[in-house]
Amino acid sequence: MTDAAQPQNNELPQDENHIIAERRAKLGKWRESGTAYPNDFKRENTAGKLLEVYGEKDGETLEATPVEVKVAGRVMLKRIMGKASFISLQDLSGRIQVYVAKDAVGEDTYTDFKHWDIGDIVGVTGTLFRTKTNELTVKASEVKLLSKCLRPLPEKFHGLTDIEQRYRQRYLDLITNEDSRFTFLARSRMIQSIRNYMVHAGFLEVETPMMHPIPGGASAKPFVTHHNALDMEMFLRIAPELYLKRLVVGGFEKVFEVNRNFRNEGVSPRHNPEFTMMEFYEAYADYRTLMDFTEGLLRHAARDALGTEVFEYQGRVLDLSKPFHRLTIVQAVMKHCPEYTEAQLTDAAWLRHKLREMKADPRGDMGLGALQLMFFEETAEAQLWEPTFIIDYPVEVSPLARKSDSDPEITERFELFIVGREIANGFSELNDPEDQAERFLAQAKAKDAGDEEAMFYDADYIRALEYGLPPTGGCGIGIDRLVMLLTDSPAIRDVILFPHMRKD
RNA sequence: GGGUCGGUAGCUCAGUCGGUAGAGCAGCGGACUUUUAAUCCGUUGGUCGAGAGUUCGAAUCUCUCCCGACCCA
Repeated sequence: MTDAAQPQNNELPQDENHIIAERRAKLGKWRESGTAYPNDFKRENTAGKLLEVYGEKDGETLEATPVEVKVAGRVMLKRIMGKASFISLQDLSGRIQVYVAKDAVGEDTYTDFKHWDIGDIVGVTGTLFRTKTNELTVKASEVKLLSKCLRPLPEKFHGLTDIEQRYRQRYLDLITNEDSRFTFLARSRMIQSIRNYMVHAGFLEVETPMMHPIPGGASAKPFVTHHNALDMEMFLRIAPELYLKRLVVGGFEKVFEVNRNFRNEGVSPRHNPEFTMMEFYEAYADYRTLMDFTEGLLRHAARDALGTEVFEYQGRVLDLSKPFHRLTIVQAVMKHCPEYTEAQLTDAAWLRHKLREMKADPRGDMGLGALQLMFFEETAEAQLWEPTFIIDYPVEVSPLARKSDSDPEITERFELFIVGREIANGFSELNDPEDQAERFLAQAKAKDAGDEEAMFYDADYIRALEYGLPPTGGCGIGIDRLVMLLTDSPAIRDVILFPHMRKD
């Protein structure tokens, strides 16, 4: 590591306290007595599986035909008594109680065991039985300390509630809070479900560059980095779109990619600088077929992650099983804000005036479509609780989408809103290279005029289109926001394992 | 960037009018062979986010800064 930009982080831990000192002393004794941190205990059972298989067996049955088990996990609770004790062991699958009696494990081991701490990782060999209160429990014949926990765990009853610490030390959150474990397990199941659905539908999973010489595929500020050997500026990708469409040009007719995008923006309950998108492209599809496909995909993901398509989000029912609504921008405003008339909503001057009243600050060069969209965002968007496709976006805000054959001012594009949030964005792709070149030029002009989020002119992408992109539909789905819905999480940080934080 | 709220023991939280810093859990010592947020007795532990100011005296009042949450842009 000779890089000058290497962060200096050689500080010794400064937060030792008497509890840690005590545990460190125990570790010292452990080292003296033999092999600390052994790796010869072979677990054969998990808590969840034992409870599943033997949860219904009564005490006599377990006694008549003893079940030998080997479990391992973290000590979460301990109830030490004179000559016999109980601990609760936690592994990924759940918790199981262990009964440790001096007579069974031997006096020396029992004396050591009494000084083990909550948080220690322990291996237990024994047989199953039922206690007086009928709890399935492992009666230990051997207990072995596998890994010492030097730092005290959060309080056993309340767990870790400090939201900042839960984000900064996610491992502690995961040890302590079952809700958090559920959220990330559900996230994993959901992504797996989406992959299965896509592969089953004949899509090919691909990986396109994360570092782009020209950032493209979305309107956003990129992170900039530098490639030393090539001595060139590079941008972390804001979207994979232009690369995926190059693959469709190349004959990969159905492709998808699940990966991170990076946008150089602030953090908020709904924004993290890096976030996960699933984008897919299908040759000979259009935005209408993609809407049908997306509906099916979301239902499938919900069923796999939660077991149901009907669930609650923040106290309100969300039903993905019903057909999703499809409305134009103007229709959506009129449906959710009936105080506005169609005459007003098709009057650019009226919209401009009203938006200024709302302190929305429309730019001078905005056309009717862009004004309508901005007005929609100010009024109706947040009210789209039920899944709703908003369709037919204006050309001026859709530089990569195909124009409608019936109205050259609009594109064949949709965005999907659920609980008032944008979840997906898709369109019939613009495959006319000359039209695309003009749109890029318009974007480049906007960039010159100061719009930092406007797109760059990507000459290689135009060249690719000149070889012929078949008529194609494409769509991007915000994975984090979808996980928020399925796990009833109010903030995107709750569904990202290690969200971005300032240095503390 | 602006506004509101918060940061006290390892964790969860109290802290009155400005007057020596508190509890529960965890830890340590003791009792206890069917407990389960075990119980009982005793006990250790604090840069009150950081710094400055006001004051005889600041966790408490004022200012600046740091970190976080929410709302707004």
